[in-house]
Amino acid sequence: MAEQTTPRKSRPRPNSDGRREQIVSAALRVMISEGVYHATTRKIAEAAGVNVATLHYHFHDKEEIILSVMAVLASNYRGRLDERFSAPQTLHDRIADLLGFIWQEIESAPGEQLVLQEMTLYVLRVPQAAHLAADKEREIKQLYAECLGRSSDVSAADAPRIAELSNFIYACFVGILNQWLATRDTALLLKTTSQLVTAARSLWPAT
Amino acid sequence: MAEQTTPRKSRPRPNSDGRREQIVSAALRVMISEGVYHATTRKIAEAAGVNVATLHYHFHDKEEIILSVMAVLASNYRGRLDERFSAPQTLHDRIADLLGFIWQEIESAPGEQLVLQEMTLYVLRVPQAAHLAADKEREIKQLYAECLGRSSDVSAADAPRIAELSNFIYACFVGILNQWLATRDTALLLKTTSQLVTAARSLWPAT
DNA sequence: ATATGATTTGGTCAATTGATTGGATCACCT
DNA sequence: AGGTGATCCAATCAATTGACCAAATCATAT
Repeated sequence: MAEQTTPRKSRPRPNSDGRREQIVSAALRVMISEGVYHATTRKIAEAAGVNVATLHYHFHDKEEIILSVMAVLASNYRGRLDERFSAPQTLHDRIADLLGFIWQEIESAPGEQLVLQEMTLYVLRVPQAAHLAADKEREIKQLYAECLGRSSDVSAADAPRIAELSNFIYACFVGILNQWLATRDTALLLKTTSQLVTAARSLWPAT
Repeated sequence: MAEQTTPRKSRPRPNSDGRREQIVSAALRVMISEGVYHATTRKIAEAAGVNVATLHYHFHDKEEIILSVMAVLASNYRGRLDERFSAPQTLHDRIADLLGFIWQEIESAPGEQLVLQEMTLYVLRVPQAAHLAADKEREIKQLYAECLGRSSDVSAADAPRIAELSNFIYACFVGILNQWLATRDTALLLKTTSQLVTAARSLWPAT
C-alpha cells in the first residue's frame, strides 16, 4: 500500500507521486457529473486515465476512494474559509459577510455541494463511517464559530452563545442550500438568506 | 398494465387489488432499513412476498416503484398535516405549534425522513424526474403557508408575506432536520428549533 | 549493466443487478 | 364444463460491478 501523506521517504520509489490525488480528483469529477452512487471504479479509472487495477493498488477498496473524496471536499472548504475574515469587523457585519461567502462558494461550485449532500447521506448508510457525518457537522460549526467569535465586538466570554448562534446559522443555511439544489431558484435563495441574516442578528441582543 | 387509481372497473379482474400498494409499502420498508440506493428489486419482492417478475407486471420498471414510494410519502405527510390546525390560533402560537408538529412527525418516523432526503437527491440525478424535487418543495411550502395563513390574526392581504415566512421556516427546518439525521442530537434540534421560532416571529412585525 | 522492488496493466472471476420469457394458475363468464 | 383473459412464478439472460491475479514495466541502487 502506498503512503499518501509524506511524498518522499528515505526509501526511494518509482514515480507514483500524486497518483492518489489524481485518482481522488478524477473520482470527484465523476461524482459531480454522475452522482456519488453512480461513480463506478471503471468510470473513475477512465477519468483518471489509469487501469482499474491501479485503483485497488493505491486504495484498499472503492469505499476508501469515496471517503477520500469527502475528506478532500471538507479540507478544501476549510482552507478557503480559513484564509478569509482577517480584517476586524463587527458581528453584525460579519454575519452577513459569512453568509455571503458561503453563497459564493456554492455559486462557484454547485456540483461539489450536491456531491457533499449525497456524501452525507451516503455515510449515514455505512455503519463504520456514519460518524463522519457528525464529524463534518461539528467541524464546520467550529469554523463558523471561530469566524464569528473573532468579531471586534465579541469577547471570549461570549463563546457559548456564539457557538449557539453559529449552529443556528449553519443548520438553517444547509436547509436553504438544499432548497436551492432542488429548485436552482437563486433569487429565492438570496431572499431567504437575507431573512436568515435578519433573524440571526435578532438572536444576538447586546449584552 | 394494471390500473392503480380506480380500484374497481366495469370489467371484473382476478384478485390483484391492492397489490401495487403492497409492493410500494414493501419497497418503503426496504428503503428505510437499507436506503433508497440499495433497494433492489429482489429485496423488494422478498419483502412483499411476491416474485420478482410480479414487480415488473405491476410496474413498468424499478424507477416507477421508487417514484411511487416518494408519492406515497408526500401524500401521507400532506394528509397528516391537513387534518390538523383547525382550531383558531394566533400566528405567534401557530408558528411554534407547526414546528412542534413537524418535529413530532420526524420523531415518530425518522426512517421515513431519511428516505425522503435520499429520494430528493435521487430524483435530482434523474433528468426526467428532477422536477419532482422542486414540486415537493412547492407543495410543502404551500401547505405551511395555508396553515399559517389561517391564523386568527392574519388577513388574506398578508398572503405574500405569509408565503415568504413559510418558505423561511420550511427551508431552515430542512437544515435542522438534516443536522439531526447526521447527529441524532435531539436536545440540539429542540434548541435550534426554538431559536427558529424566535427568529420567525421577529420576521413578522405587526402591520 | 544488472538486480530489486515498486508500480502498472490486460485479462478474468464471482456476485449482483434489472429485466424478460413461456408456461402455470386463478377468477369469472357463458 | 370449458373458455378467456388477467395474474403469478420459476428459470434465465445480458449487463454491470468490485475485486483479484500473474505478467509486464519502470525507476533507482549497487
